[in-house]
Amino acid sequence: MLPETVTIDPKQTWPSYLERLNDSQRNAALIAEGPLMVLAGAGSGKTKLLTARIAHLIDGLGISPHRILAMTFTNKAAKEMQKRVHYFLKDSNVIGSPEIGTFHAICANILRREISKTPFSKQFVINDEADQLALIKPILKKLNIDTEDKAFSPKNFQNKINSLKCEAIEPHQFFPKSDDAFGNYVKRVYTDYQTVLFSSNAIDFGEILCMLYRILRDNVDIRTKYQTLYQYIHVDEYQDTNHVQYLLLSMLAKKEFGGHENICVVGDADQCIYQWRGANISNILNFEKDYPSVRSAKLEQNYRSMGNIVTAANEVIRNNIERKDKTMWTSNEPGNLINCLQRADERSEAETVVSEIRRLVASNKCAYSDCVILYRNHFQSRQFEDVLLRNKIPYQVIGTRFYDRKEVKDIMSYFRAILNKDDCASLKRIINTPTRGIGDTTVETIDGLYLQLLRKTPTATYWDAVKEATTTGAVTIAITKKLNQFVLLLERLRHDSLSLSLAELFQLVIAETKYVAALQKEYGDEAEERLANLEELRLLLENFDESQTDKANLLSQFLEQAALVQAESNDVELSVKLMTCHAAKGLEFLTVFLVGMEEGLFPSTRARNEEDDNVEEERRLCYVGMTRARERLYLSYAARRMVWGRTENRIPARFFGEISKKLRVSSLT
DNA sequence: TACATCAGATATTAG
DNA sequence: ATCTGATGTA
Repeated sequence: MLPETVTIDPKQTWPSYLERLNDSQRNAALIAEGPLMVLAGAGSGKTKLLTARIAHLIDGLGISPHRILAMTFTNKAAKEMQKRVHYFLKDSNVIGSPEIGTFHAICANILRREISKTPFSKQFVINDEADQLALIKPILKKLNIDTEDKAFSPKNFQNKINSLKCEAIEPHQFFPKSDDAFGNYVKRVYTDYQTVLFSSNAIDFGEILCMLYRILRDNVDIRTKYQTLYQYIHVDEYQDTNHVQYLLLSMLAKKEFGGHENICVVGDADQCIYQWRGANISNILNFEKDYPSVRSAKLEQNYRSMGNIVTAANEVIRNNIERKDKTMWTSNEPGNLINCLQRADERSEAETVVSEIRRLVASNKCAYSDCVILYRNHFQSRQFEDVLLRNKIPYQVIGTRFYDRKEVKDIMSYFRAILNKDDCASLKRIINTPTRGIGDTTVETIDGLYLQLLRKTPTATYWDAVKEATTTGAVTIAITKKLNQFVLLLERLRHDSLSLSLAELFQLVIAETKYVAALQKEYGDEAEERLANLEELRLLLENFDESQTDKANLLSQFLEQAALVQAESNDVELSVKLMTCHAAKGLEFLTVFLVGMEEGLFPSTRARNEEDDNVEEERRLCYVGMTRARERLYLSYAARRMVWGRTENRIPARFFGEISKKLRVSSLT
């Protein structure tokens, strides 16, 4: 018998999810316990590290997936992470998957589970910005606030309320100076708004986070429950967390609140692009103070991009004053120069980009799906869509809010009002859609009645007010009749909804409201496209009916995901992608076109009149855009552009000049 | 009082 | 593209 020999393998072998990491990535991924902060430059393998860490926790350490939580900012990032974790675990026989999602999706989920601690019933719905405005406007009216005055516009109140929610400040915690007229109005409007919101059995995006924070703060038992459930917490893009998100994470993780401190955050201060919604850079800067036992890792090597791209991005970001000096580096080849394009107008810009895509694909440099067109604002997609369509190139616009289309919103509002009879914003939207003889005056009467009822009983609802209007003689007999018809219609729909699939309910709503006829009457020959949108919605509903295993609360589930998740078509694999720079964060592409790079557009000058210096955030956004590229980066602008109906001369973005000449080329003229 | 229609103003970025 | 405001009509 041969003696047992020990051979030392010079290269230790790792499971697949760890083997493709470099040493510092792997070392970080192997730290399972305790607070961990990873400061990672663009393209340094941040997401790879996170997903590897999660795979290691599950497959390597045998931790139940349900114990693992990962928060992201965008749906796109959440999807990407889910995909990668799945890929790593596909061969293991682990049951279940870790909880990976956006802050809002995860928090809304928990709120549903803890419904008894909320002021809501389980039919509660999520209000978007438009709904929010619909609630705020009548309040301003009631308080006799002169909304003609630009300083007191409904939008201003909305913005202020939302930024208070980012800070987790409730109305009673807000103390404006006595000479601050706007602030004092805000306090009153915010107070009333919350009453209206809660009476509507509805929640807005900011409140999803605030309410959960308060519940965790005030209920030790619930806090303990989630601290125990989520043993391992991960936060992607930590530099973009705002204060209420910070508080939420503290509740779940921090020792002083009973947490386990198994929290892993990754981020890059240079990629902070959400200050406009309250992102607080000090969260990442203070992480070490918050968690003294923290271990940290720095990843500065960029694996993603060719050398010239890395150098150019460094040159740009270096111009930010408020910044810790650091330099990302790469050992990759220099590769192509940065291609800078000037075109006569936006049409020609789009044509150049598209023909370059064709050329690259024709010469096998890359596939359509390797190309992405990044812009500052959604509305810039139109021009490119036009040209792509004419060239029969498959493309997909990410983040076009399908659910924002008027006709889709109308039907969704019916759905919401069917599920949640107290949904003020939806009722207001559909009460005269399609027109049924209930005009603005009547709606204003009901608004007044509603706010009056609310003052007496904070649980009174808009639905109550609608019915009240018909019984108190607040409106004429003719209108009463119409209101009653509306009430009966909704009651019938609600009754029938209980026994119908979503697709059937859709058909019923369309039929009962004669919606198609109304569309055709309103838009004539141009109704086609809108009808197509409705058909797409019907298909989505049909798919949802079939795919959902949990057949209970289908309607509620559908509305929730419609509010929190983008609708995405499935032919994503072969197409050119179009998206905003914000949406591109965390993603990478072989070829990137950064378009519309003009002063005023990108960098945007939208709110650059006072204190905060937006240029630095715009520059970070530019940095994010540039560092998405692996091999080819194009920056383009139009010398003239139609802006609000008039043609304007445009100045190239300052970012061009920040890239040294030797890195730039204009191969296309 | 409500509706149709037209003209004109308005618009970041995410969930 | 969508939301206002003004206007004339039923």
